[in-house]
Amino acid sequence: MRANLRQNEQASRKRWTAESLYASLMDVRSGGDPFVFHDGPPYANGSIHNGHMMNKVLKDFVVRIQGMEGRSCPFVPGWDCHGLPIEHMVMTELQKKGKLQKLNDLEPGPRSMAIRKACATYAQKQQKQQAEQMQRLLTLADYDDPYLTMNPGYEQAVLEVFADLVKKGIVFRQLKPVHWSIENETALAEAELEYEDREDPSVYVDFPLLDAGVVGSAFGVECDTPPSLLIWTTTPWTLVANRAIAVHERGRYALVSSGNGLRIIASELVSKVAETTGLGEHEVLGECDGAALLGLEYGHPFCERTSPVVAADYVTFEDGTGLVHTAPGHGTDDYFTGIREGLEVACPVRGDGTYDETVPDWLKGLDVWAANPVVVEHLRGSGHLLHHQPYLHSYPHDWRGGSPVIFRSTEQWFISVNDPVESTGVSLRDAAMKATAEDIDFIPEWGRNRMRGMLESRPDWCISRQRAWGLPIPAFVTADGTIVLTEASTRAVAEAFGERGSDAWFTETPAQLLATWDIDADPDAPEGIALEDLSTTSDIFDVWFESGSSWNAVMRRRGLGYPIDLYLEGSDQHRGWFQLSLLPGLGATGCSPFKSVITHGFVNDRQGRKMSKSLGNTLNVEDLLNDNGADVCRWWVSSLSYENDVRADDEIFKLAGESYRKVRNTLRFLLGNLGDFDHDAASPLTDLEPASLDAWVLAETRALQDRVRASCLEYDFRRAHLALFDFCNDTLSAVYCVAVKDRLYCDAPDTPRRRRTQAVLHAIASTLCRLLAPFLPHTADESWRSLHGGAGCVHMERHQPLDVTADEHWSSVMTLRDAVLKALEEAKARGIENSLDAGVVLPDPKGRLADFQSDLADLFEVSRVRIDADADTISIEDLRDQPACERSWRRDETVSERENGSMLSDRDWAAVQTAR
RNA sequence: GGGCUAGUAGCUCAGCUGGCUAGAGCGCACCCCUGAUAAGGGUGAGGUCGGAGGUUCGAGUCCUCUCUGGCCCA
Repeated sequence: MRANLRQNEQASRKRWTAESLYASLMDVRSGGDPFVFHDGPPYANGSIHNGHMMNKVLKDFVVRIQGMEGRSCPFVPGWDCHGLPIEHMVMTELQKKGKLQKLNDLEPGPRSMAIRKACATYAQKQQKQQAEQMQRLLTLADYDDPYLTMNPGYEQAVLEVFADLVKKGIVFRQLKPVHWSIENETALAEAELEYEDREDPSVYVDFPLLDAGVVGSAFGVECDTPPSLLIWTTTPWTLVANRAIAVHERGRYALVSSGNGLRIIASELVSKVAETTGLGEHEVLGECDGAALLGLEYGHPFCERTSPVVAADYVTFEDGTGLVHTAPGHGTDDYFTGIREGLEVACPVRGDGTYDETVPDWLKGLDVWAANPVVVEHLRGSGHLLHHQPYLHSYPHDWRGGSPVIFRSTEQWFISVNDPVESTGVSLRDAAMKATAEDIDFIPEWGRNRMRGMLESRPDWCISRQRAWGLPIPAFVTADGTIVLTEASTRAVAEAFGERGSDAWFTETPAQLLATWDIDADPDAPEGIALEDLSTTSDIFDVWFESGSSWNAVMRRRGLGYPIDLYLEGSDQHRGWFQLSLLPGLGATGCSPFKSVITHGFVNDRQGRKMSKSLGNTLNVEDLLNDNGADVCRWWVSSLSYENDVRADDEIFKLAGESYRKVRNTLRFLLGNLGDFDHDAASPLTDLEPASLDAWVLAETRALQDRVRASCLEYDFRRAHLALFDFCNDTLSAVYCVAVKDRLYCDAPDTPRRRRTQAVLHAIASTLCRLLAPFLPHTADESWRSLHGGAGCVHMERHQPLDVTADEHWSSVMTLRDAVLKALEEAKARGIENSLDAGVVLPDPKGRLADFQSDLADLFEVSRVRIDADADTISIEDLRDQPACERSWRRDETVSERENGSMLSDRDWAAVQTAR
């Protein structure tokens, strides 16, 4: 049976669109108890992949389940539109088309605008494509009015959150090293780097310690002169910014004596260093742990200052000397060490790559690359250079110009996680630790621990980026370099952006941008500044700050509710969207933006390995949809233990398809036997005999209903899936449908027994459609419409609890059925291969079977059942010598030759006559 | 290297606080049906619970180590 989902699903989609299903549903549920659900924005780039599919389908389950429960659950789909990947993609395109030079010739303002325009167009196109793909998955959401982080209203709301944080006193500026292109005088992101081989001077440099006595006692030896710390570096130009030397606390260090002095080297590197540097005859005088060196003071070889020995766990003993030159202004590791140790983040290098005024005279104004040999010669002259040789290594270069980049610290914007938030006196970190401990539910529970681990150790949040494609940080600068950014000025810019979009930052004057700012009334404004003196600065926000403000930009702005009941994303978002929504939410509103988070794992290949192009194990969502149909893909998602990583390949989707077809086929049986049934004219199912098969199956349906609804509300979709499948596969297909076939096909059409069973089939089918609707929106709706004369829509329905009582002894009857089937199987050895050739004799010591008698032959699919109070085992009678009804194939006692010459049972003879 | 997480029949998964011969569905094998038919039904065979130690009267279930994946960092 082919469902032909590919075409039929599109027909369903068209119908739903024509009926404005989303809007109609929201309308009809508007009075319901709200379930506040919020979509995390995928990045608007590229086709959706399996992870998106799983995520979007899981979310759709929630939306539809809540709707079916009568709750109001608006769902606004969103997209993350700003950021480097898009800008990078656009720039690469421009480069390919040869338009880059023309772009670079523009002034900064028009240049940014040109890039932004191209990025916006690109993002829009990507968003449209992804939205179409998501709709092919039959997801129900407000696709007519999605949220895009690049929309003016959204941008305004992000700045409002930022203004709140400024107000709370946790936004600050600080130096931080970034990859810096001297050629283009701009910061570069990792994606904008190209690694190429480069030759640099490799130098071994002595940093003389100050106090011989302290050093000696660390090594347990007598020292006359203070030894030196020997470091190795390939960037001599950074030595002027040295503020510490790092050692590994648990590493062993040796005090080495040689012809040209006394120095400290990591024990296991002594011989290697001696060989490389030509140290010659040397002797290890003593050893100690790195921990013993901590806090020792040394003097800089050519600057007037002393610095400490500090610990760092990134110190290795593979290269160098085991003692690491640390310049917090010129390296990320160095920076964090510096922050931790309270060192100065010194950066004496200007944007053009030359030294500023803070360096010794002989370096001032020198280009850092030109400085390398000068520094080497200076060290040689002062006797601090142990060794010098060229060194070839892989080094980052500007992807556009191809010139080598440097690490250079620049002023960046941060959100503090340690400083107390003004209104509460509690730091963001402490507030987040409290919220994750007490206020937020995690599914699965280990997410709590994982997120708390990250919060505990995270540094301040650097929110500034030096790019064009993003939301500008609304900071202004005066002629003398004073930065102007207050709560009120931020709100003024927010208002401008809300009206004119953030492009205004590049096209308008500060006076226009700040039109609604009353400087005089702003107590935070710096003294004596005037709007005319201001110019804009050029940093943009980290895109995470934008998406991390969506609770405000979407949910509060649209009046959809806050805090939000549920966030549902991949487990990578513990560090991403969850955490970076929590921090601004806590800072701005004092409470967590979400009450619970559900995470799902990643989609890996059959072997559990990450999907990658190079391994050739990727799956394309469009192909999956074309080959299997959306309902099958959704059925697969519903079958997953999504809290862990899941595995997928074509074969697994084929299996999901087979399971789906079983369900579909069962529905088809139900519908196919209702062709001559008029539901509206039928009498209601009120007084079913509890011992009847019909009562049994309805009670099973009722149990299914309870189980599926409960599982769905616990987000245990897999359990619901299994219950639904088992019900279709076992309860209906293997038991009930087989048992009632005879009456459906052979009873006269209008007999009460047949009509009652049809009424039951109808009740089952409509219940099943509603239960399946969240998972199989197309199949369920198609069936629903078939049940209702081609009209209506299951997705507008709500669950209707079934009311039925079944005999309490049904479970033992079913156990008896298993035993009978076993006995029938054994009877095959005696030649009774077809169960209709058999009669069954049942022992009934407790006298309970009489009530069930009328349905037992159907239930076992045999010709006769006799209850024998005296029997002690089930026995199978061979009826092959008894006449068989040629209409129903049964060999019951009533079969005889009728007046028209046919062999028929009484029931069938009566039915044949009615038909005339 | 660190944090979190997973590894039970060919496949997808159950197995709660340790306790009868480790379960289910699919698939597979064999059989039945041919009025759900590119359908339906029945029976059955499959596992040293990733590996190695240990605790215990007893471990898939607890502890230690280890291997192979995954996510996030460094």
